Amino acid sequence: MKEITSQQQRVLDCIQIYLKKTGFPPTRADICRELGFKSPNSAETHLRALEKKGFISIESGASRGISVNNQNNSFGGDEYPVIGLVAAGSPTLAEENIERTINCPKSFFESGFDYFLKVRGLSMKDAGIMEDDLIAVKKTTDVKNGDIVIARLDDEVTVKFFNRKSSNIVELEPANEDFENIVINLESEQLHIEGKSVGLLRRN
Amino acid sequence: MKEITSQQQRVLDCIQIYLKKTGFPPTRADICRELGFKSPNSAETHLRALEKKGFISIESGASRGISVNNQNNSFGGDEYPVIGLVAAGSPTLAEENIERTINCPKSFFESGFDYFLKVRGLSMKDAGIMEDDLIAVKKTTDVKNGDIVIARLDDEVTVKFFNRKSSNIVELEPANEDFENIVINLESEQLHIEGKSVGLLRRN
DNA sequence: AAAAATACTGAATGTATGTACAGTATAATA
DNA sequence: TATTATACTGTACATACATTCAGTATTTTT
Repeated sequence: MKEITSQQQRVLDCIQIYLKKTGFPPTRADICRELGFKSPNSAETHLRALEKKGFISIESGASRGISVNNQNNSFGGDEYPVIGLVAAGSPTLAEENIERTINCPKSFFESGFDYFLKVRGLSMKDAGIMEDDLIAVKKTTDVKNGDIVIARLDDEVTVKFFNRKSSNIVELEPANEDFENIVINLESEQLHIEGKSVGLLRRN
Repeated sequence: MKEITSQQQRVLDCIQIYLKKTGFPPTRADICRELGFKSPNSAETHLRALEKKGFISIESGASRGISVNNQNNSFGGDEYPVIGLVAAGSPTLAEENIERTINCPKSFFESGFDYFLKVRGLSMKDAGIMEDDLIAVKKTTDVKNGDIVIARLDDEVTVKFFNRKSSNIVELEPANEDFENIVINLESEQLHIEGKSVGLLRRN
């Protein structure tokens, strides 16, 4: 890929901004309007130069037939951290807890989400959540009974069903008969809701 | 957002696949070519319906002026079909079996995969596979004992553990004590392995 | 010093494309 | 039962657009 000139960079930026704004590429006239050129041929020659240098491809004859040659498609998709073992006392999203990141579209899980949590143990197995599964977590404290929540109790992070019994009593319920409910009295114990599960990802 | 019809869904999918492939939206004629319509007005009316229902926006007068209204501009990934109910006797990937598509990166599941299969029933619940989960399926006949396979028996598609007992006997084992093993004698019965599970996606 | 690339204006042209109009037919809705 | 939405074919046409040709001027490369 050869060197790009500053004017060609302007044209390339213009194309990408236009694409993001409208969802389709600009015409020669559009580029002229955006960049103040007075002849469509100004855009044309820049496009041909960009094509020659490999930055874009042009479908001959097709209107708006410009596509940007972005091999590293960091557009749209985002990098989401995978949280593994959470060190006691450290904030969940602290860097040392991030095992790696996964690139996936923003709204891959319907309500949007913030990170993946790697599941340890089988306390939620009857809800189809197995060891090493990745739970898509949306950071929120707005949880309803029956939601699968990511909760923090004494620096211990746990995944359970949420069940508010009364204004002061919350039960965290596993989905595995070998485990017992955790009953929390909010007056005497700290319960911090990190978020709730909005999806699950498993890779064999 | 109102209900979408199956034909309108086909058109919407066509637009997104075209976008992914070329980088710009299709013309009416392109859509006709892809879907077998013979009049550009067929595409036009579908586009207007999709616009009315809010799935797309159309820039009046602009060629290829279609933009898809899903908030996530998930460029870079691929569109993977979601296979729901498989009609008896029809090939799994036949168009009428495609419920919709999901955009996700190619290498989202490590060994690559070909489509998502929507799970019916709870026969694999102890393996953490619940109803309506989406199994990432890689088309292959190269399966080992213990693999979770997608198998076809008498036009019925099923997901089970694979276990070859001998050269002629294969057992398909559920992960749910309420279900029983399926024993197949390859000499007298047809067993077609569609592929194997390489991952799982669940959306709450 | 000549050639090639860059950076434009301006006009012209063929065609790619959106879009309206005229039909036909079936299913869903009021 | 009338009406609207869906699902098409087919023709036609104005215009949106790509693209070529003709210039001018500056900078970079050979």
